[in-house]
Amino acid sequence: VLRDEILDATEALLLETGDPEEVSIRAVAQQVGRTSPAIYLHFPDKDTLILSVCDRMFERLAEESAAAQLPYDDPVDRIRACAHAYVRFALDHPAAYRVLFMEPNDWKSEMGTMEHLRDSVAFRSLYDNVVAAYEQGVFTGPGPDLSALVMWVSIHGLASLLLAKPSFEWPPAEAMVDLVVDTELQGLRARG
Amino acid sequence: VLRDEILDATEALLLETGDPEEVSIRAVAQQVGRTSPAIYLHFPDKDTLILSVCDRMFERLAEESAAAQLPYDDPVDRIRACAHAYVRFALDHPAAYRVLFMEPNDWKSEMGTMEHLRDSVAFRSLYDNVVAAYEQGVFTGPGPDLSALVMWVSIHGLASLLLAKPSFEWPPAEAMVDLVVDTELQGLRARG
DNA sequence: TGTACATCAGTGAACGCGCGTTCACTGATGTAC
DNA sequence: TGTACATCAGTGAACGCGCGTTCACTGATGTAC
Repeated sequence: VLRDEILDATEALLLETGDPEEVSIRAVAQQVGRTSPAIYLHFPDKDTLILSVCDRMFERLAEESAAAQLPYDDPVDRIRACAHAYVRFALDHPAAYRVLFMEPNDWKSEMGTMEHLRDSVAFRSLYDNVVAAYEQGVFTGPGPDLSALVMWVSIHGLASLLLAKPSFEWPPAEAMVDLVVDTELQGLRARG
Repeated sequence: VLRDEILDATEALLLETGDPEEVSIRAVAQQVGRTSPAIYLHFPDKDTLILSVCDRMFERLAEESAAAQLPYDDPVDRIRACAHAYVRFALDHPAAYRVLFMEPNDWKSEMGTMEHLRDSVAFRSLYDNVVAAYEQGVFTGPGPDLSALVMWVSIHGLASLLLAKPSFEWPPAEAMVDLVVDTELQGLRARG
């Protein structure tokens, strides 16, 4: 029960600071109203604590992404919904996104190969839709693997730049998502 | 003269660690064979030192990008060359790239609006080529501003994911650049 | 019901560490007369 | 040529700080007889 409070507190602090280095065990302890050694009753060290928080966040991203595309049937619509959910997640949980995708960590380390990436829940939903689009003959291009990868790359590019350059006068985020996704879709769509 | 040595040393350490927080004044001093207070004879504080290094790196990126497109005339070729140079820079100077584009800093703070972004040398070369492509009628789409922005977003997405997930079994970087750029170009190219 | 003991979450003080920065200083070099 | 002084890059020691982590401990709770 305290374990969950610690996770919540760490997540909150991570959201505030945006950097695991700036989240101290002492601060976490204070947030849950205990002393710092009490944390070690529940987590062996700081790294494990941060990693556990990241795991939770990763699952939440997957859930939100899945929920977003639920209303749609058309794979292209679902891809679009996916992209919006993804960027919204990044903007809502900037620190989380940074830790998960902008720092050189290999936790979520099962992410070594394309097969592993496909198995990661957050990517899977995008991937499945790209496959579906290919099966319906909507896409022509380098195949589902590479196409999904390229889409992810683009959407990540947007999400990460929005976070890294917050003082740039961006067009509305949703418009940017549409722009990026549309360009990407246009590039993959079958001609004629 | 020592000033430059300090900048070089800081840049080297930044390249090793990839994180300004992990580059200590003491380490810089050791690298140039002085004691740590000696650094303060040349820079008022650590932030200024790091910022100065970033400025130098930014200029170098601009130079490399300009040099890369020199051999080409066709704007599309130049865009491609630009993209390759950009990603190569990121891979060659991962720490530099991270500091410049993956951390929420607003140094290079003149980057508030689209006009300012256009003035930043590194982006300008990409932008000019996109404008040229529009003028030649090669592109149809949301206009030079947004198109250049979207291209940058995509290429940055690739560069930053390559850095953030180095243990993923990526296709060769150059192939990925071509893939991303081609998809993007395809999405912008005029039909018919 | 009462006593003895085990369990266990949590405490408080301390550890060693590396950090950015400050401060009084040294010692070589250059200049004025 | 010799002396007095200013300049100034660099030193060495110390400052206060926050960190992750360890350690011996306390005190409440539960169990066995």
